[in-house]
Amino acid sequence: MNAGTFRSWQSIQQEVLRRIHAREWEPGEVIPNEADLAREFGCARATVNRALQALAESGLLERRRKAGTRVALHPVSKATVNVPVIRLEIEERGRSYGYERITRLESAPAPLWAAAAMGLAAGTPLLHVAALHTADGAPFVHEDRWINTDTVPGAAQQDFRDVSANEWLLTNAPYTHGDICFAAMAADGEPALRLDASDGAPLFVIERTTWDGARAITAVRLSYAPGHSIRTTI
Amino acid sequence: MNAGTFRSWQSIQQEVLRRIHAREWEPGEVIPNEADLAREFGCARATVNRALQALAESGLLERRRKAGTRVALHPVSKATVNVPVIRLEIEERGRSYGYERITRLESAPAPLWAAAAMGLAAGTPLLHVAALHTADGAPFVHEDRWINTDTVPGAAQQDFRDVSANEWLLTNAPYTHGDICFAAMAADGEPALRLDASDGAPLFVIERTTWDGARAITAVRLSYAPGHSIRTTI
DNA sequence: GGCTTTATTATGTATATACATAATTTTCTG
DNA sequence: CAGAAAATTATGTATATACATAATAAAGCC
Repeated sequence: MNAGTFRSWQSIQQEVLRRIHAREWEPGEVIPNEADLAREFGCARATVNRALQALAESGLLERRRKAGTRVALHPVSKATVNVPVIRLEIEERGRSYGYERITRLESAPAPLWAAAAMGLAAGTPLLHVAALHTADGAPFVHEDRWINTDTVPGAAQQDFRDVSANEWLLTNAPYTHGDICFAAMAADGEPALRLDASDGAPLFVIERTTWDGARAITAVRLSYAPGHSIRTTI
Repeated sequence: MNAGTFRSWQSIQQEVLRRIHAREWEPGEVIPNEADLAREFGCARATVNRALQALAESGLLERRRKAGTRVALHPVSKATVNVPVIRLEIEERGRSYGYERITRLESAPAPLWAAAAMGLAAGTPLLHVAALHTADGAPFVHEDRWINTDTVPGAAQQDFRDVSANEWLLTNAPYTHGDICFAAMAADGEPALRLDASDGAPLFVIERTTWDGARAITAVRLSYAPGHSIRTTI
């Protein structure tokens, strides 16, 4: 591999990837330092740095000052799952989106899972909204949402009849961070009914809590219709 | 916000994040260009560039040459799920890891799901390994693996009695990319038995296929014990 | 007006240089 | 020889400059 072949940090990233895959650099092994690689590739150190940083971020390399850069021993593959607004999730599949609010309760005692997720005492009164999102008329996902009106006072004025809480909150209650949990649960009660799922059928469930600093905004359990799965690449 | 407060691209990233969360820059809105921001923050354009690029990669900003940088209209939250070696996944939880190979078949007809995932005809003969990983002696995950020995000839010599296929492949068959799928499935047959799950119990399942270029290496279905979930932050 | 060509502009990236920072290795000291 | 201090080293980052690239806006032309 002669110098001069590489004219962007991406091409250097490619070459480093190739060497890792081809086992020219084995897992756990320290690779040459940036200055040496820069010389070999015929580019500036900053360019090598950019390439190696990107690979470190993706978990393939481990870097420490002075100690150098080594190929990760157990390359933790990071699967990036996109969690879009439900409407877009459906529309992107080329299906027509439908929304139906089921119930809205000004003040209902939070169930254990929601209270725990939001760091509140079980039974704390919260705004509760249940809704169904459909794709081409068929049930797609059941939304079981609990909103902390102390954090988002504006939500109390919304009836969520036309705009889903999912979408309204994203636009009106920006969050600083959130927790997300993927699980499998048995269909039961209201969600089972709305999703046309027989009792006990395995459902793919996403539980998400969003925060504005230290204050919980909302906790939601999204129960997807039977057969739903999420795909991505690593 | 005076100039000079920012002395690293991360601190600029923080400030940009703050403005997005505080709605000083609204979703869909074009933000000032790099040169202006650099002037405002009292730093070089390259520094602003690094900050904005990182935010674009995380999906919060959308950038196009000449058109400028805008706050993403529907900030697709990207949840990054770490998919480590199972042994490490267990050990990181402070539990003791155990492994037991159940069966190994030199040449078995690939089931539909595995064949489809690997782009092969259903029934193509593949090396099949079934195994159970345990945490503190309790069943943790059932591994149902299909290996293409055309792509990984070395696998034919392995009995996978002491080292799991999960771990052996990661060390001996580097992959260029992979597909991953998270789903909920009803417990059934062998996995149900090994996981002490009653028939029909909802199980969290990960299906993964890895590739070396255009050649499929392996397809695996990991059925986790009842109650398992994966968590991350957004 | 509608089409093509030409600026213009914002981002993308490379480079040389300089200094900061963290970790290791060596040297010094009691 | 143990422990502290100093030197070394690799990565982390900032900066000014330069040019590349893509997308848009403007100008020119029929």
